[in-house]
This record gives sequence, structure tokens and C-alpha cells, in this order.
Amino acid sequence: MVTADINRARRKRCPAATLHVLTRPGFALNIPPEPAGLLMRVELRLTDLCWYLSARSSSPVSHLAASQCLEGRGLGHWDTSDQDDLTCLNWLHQRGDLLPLQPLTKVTPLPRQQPGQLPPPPPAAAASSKPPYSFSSLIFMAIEDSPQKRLPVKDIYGWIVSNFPYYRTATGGWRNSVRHNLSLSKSFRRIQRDKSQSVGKGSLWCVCPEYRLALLEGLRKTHSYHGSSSCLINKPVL
DNA sequence: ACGATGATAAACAGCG
DNA sequence: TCGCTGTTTATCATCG
Repeated sequence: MVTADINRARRKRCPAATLHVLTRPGFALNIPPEPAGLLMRVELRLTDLCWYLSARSSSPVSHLAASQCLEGRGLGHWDTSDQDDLTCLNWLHQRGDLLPLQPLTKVTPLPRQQPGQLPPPPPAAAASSKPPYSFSSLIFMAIEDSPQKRLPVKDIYGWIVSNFPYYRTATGGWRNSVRHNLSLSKSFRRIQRDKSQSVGKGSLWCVCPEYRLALLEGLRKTHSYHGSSSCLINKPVL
């Protein structure tokens, strides 16, 4: 595992599109425009980076070349615009063990919401219909989408509401279901917050590593059943 | 018909 | 006291 920080890479003119891929081990993620000075640390397996770069070029890429890429050197060969298929996860699919999902097409970046700003209205059907995902899947996606891979219940609610308009207007019973799922499911584990630093109530919740694949499989099945147009499967988080 | 799974509702205790 | 969080139990629906 190698670690780099985004600001350092950006100073070295590391292409944003490359950073896009580097931010998540095994996953692609759009990097939001973070506030100036905010240092984001990123981690990835060097092997995964090699796979990505090899997929982008016609020849295999060594670990050395990949690590040079992380340092912002040797990028010219792979330089590409943000608009091309860097957001495509096919290279992960080729990798096989990283992306147990259906072959993916271009990933649609999530519009970034500003505090207090309402998101753009979703299509009527999407807004009014209940998502096909189980609560376990929703919780899983929310936690996986967090930088620390752990979230308090309140933030899990927030993630679901942000990503599924249905729950903006749904009655409060679904929150009960979320808590019910967290408590009952073996897939999720409660972590005590650091009392010295934490502000707010409750614990943090994370995904048990041994159940992660099962959760991914559940998502994949949902996706297969409902077709590739399902909104979530094309999200950067997955 | 049956079991597994998931959704929903509700009651209750603990905590800030 | 109040609201949130977490646990537990019960019931119902759906699916294989």
C-alpha cells in the first residue's frame, strides 16, 4: 500500500483524471473541489495502479513506473483529458477481483451539493419510486462512500437522503429500519467513538470485512435484476 | 407448504 | 425533559 496526498500530486501536475482513479483502492471516485488547503490523503495498492496504467497503455507498467506516477513524474505517457474514459471502470472489471459487478460504461459524476443548496430535481419516476436496494445495501454503500469507511447513523441517513430522493419525502419509519438493520445484521459493526475527540451522539458503524463480498454480491444481484440503468451501480462510489 | 430474507412497526432503555 | 441512538420482538410480504 502506498500513500500520497492529492495536493502534492496536484502541485506536480498529476492529472486530475488520474487522481480520480487513485483516490480509492479498487474503486474510482470523483474528487470534489475541496477547500483550499485541505489535505486529502489517498491510498491505493500499487498493484492496482499498475493494472490501471497497463489498461490505459498498450504495454505493461512496472511498479516503479506506477510509483513514479504517484510522485507526479512520468505521467506524460498517460496524460489524458478528464472527459475520456478514465472514469470507466472496465480496467477494474478486467482485474476481476476488484469489481464483481457488471461491465460498466462511463461513470456519471455525482453533482456536488453545496450546503443549503437543494439538489437538482430528479426525474419524477426516480423521485417517487422506492429504490430497489435493501437497507443493508444502502447502509453498505453509505459506509463505503465515506472517507474513513465508518459513519454515524445520522450520516448514514444523510447519505441515503442525498442519493435517493424517495427518502426525502418518505415517513420516518425507514430510519427505524436502518437502525434495525445495523443492529440485526452481522455485516455491520459498531465502533465506539473516541470520547476525547467526538462530538455528537452515538457510535460509528463500519462494514465487517468478512461480509463485504457478500454485500457486494447482493448489490450485484440487485443490479442484474433491475438492469444496468440502475442509478447506483454507475455511481463513482461503486 | 415451508423456510429464508427483508421491510415495517413498536416498545424500551441509555445517553447527551 | 426531550430527542436521538441502539436493541429487541413481532408481524407481514415476497421469493425460491
